[in-house]
Amino acid sequence: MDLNPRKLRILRAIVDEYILSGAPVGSKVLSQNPSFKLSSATIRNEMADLEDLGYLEQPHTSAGRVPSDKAYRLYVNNMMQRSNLTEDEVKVMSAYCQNKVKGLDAVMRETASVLSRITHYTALVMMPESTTNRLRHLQLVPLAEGYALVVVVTDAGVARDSVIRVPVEMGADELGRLSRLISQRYYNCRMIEVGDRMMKELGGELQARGTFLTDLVDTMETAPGANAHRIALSGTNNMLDFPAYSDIDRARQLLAAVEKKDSMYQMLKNAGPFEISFRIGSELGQDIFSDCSLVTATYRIGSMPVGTMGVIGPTRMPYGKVVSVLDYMSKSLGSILTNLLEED
Amino acid sequence: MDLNPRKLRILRAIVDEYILSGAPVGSKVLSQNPSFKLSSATIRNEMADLEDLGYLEQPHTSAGRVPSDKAYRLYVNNMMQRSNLTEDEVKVMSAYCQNKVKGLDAVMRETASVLSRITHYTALVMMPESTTNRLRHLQLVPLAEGYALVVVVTDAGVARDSVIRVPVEMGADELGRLSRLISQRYYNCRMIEVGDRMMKELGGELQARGTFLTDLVDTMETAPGANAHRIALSGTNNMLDFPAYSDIDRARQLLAAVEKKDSMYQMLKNAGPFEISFRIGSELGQDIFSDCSLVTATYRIGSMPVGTMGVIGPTRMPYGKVVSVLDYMSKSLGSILTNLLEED
DNA sequence: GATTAGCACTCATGGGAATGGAGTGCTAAA
DNA sequence: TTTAGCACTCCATTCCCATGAGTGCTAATC
Repeated sequence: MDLNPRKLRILRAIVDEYILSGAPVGSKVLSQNPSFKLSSATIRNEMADLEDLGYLEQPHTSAGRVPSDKAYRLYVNNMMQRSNLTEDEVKVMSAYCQNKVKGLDAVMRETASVLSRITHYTALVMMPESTTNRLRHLQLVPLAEGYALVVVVTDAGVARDSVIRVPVEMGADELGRLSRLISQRYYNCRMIEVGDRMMKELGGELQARGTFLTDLVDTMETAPGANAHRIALSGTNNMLDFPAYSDIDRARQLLAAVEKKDSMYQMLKNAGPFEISFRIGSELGQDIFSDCSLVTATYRIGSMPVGTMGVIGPTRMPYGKVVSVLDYMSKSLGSILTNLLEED
Repeated sequence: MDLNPRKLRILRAIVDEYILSGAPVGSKVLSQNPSFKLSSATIRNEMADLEDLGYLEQPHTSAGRVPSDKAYRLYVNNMMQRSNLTEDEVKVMSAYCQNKVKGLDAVMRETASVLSRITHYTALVMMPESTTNRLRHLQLVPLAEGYALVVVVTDAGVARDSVIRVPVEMGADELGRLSRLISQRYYNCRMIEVGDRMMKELGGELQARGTFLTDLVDTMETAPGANAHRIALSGTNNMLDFPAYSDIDRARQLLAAVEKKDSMYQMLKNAGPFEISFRIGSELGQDIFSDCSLVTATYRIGSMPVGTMGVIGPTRMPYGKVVSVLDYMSKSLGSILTNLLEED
């Protein structure tokens, strides 16, 4: 008893049907499908076999069958075909971010938003990161006396949002001078090296400035990391649409889990550098997500993979459609970022 | 038949009890309260009167009474007393944002987060805004060729995240020079005037730069506005805890409404410049919020009100507690911002 | 040997009917 | 003016039963 072609065809029909209807699939509806010239009894026998093999499950004795995670895995590996995008979808996706140039944050947020609106699921977009980040520009912006905003521009994006203390006697002019100095001297330097070099080469000059230099170096080193751990999240509410979560308690747990950005980041990260990757139900390794799948795509700056975006939905999501959307969006984001940051 | 003292006492007891239990309050539990030396029958009569006067409602004939919006309004105006904060609460609130200096965004997000964690409701914090914003510093940070990040620092905070196109021939040096020029010449200028003056005074010099100057001015003028329209939102999930929203459909609608930041911004804005303000149920003017109240507090930089923070919860929230928390947090945020940005 | 018709069986679902209980309004007595 | 008492209302819960979809198994058929 192995997976002969007929079993495969039946399994595929069950998955397709279940994704469409959401209700357990019985032998009768399949036998009515004209592409099968089999009676319901025959199909029942095959279904019983498929259940023994672990591809199908029965919610209860007198219900139809539901695909197992194993079945979905087989489906996405061997049976699924990408579906074509509708004109409307392409319109929405190609229109986004075209009108204005925006900051990195805004681009990420918009990407997530479009992704969730089109799929009707929850979208995650990881900030771009790169182990070979290089410095493009450093700017110290004076705030109140004794404080400055540190703006670090790397070839993978802008890392901001860090305020550090500066010696009171350093005015706007001095901060400007220092910004120019560092930007010029360390232009195109790898971010992981910049800190060490600055400590060595500028240590003397800035010795009198107390902890200022170390603070600055710390900020520069952690900034890209902090950036990396950030993800844009959109459409969490869509989780509530899954019939499986009509139970309010489960729904709340799920929402809470999704909003833990750290663990979501890990999930994206774990997907690996594949063009498209699937993690189905139990493969996600978290009980609360046992009815969910995560489909991810890698996006690139130039030809270098720098980040991952993904969609979380019910295991019975229309994978073909989701893959097409992710494929389109990851390329789209890639080209936006490449334009925004490309080496001159 | 008017609101004699006894009616007031009964009404207050009903509101307190209902806020505590969430279940309609019957005459019997009140008569068992030793502070009333009245039989349940007497209380029933008074309750019937209070219902005629519009202060109480009955879900159905044989249920207890529930306070109406009118009753809550009377309660917060005349009967409520602030409750003391627990040691734990004070510890959490005083610890937040103490350890590190952070950017404005981070401070706002943390404030919202603390607020929602302590109240267990949904917290909204408006970015600081001021009609008398003054320029502190402008910095153009070179990105890829032809693009620059505009960083505007005002006395009310940092407005960032805007990228503009710049003429390709303007290099990092030229951008730095221009930044210094503008920062010096327009230091402490009102933001609403800066644009006009720049157009007049720099128009000649930058005539050859195409739309660069207008783009820059646009960005500077809209930046504080865009900033103003931004709010930090936290704890939206807490909405799902309200028993009133155990219906998944309503819950979804509510979540969707809360995440429309524009309309949330308007709601905060409408609260006016009062120290503490309440908007109860129907007073919010949106059907979906008919079971919710919004309590807001104004926060200040120095002595000038610059923003509003608020908490959305069920109309039966413990107003006394919420007011105490908002009061504490608004002062706390005010002093953080004042320190961060105070005039030297 | 593979397929199918037929049948008994299981079990989730949904619609009453019965029950219990909380709370009310009203009346008459204190 | 207050209260005890009582009839009444209506929600919530439980139980029961009919329904129907779908199954597994067996025996007949191709």
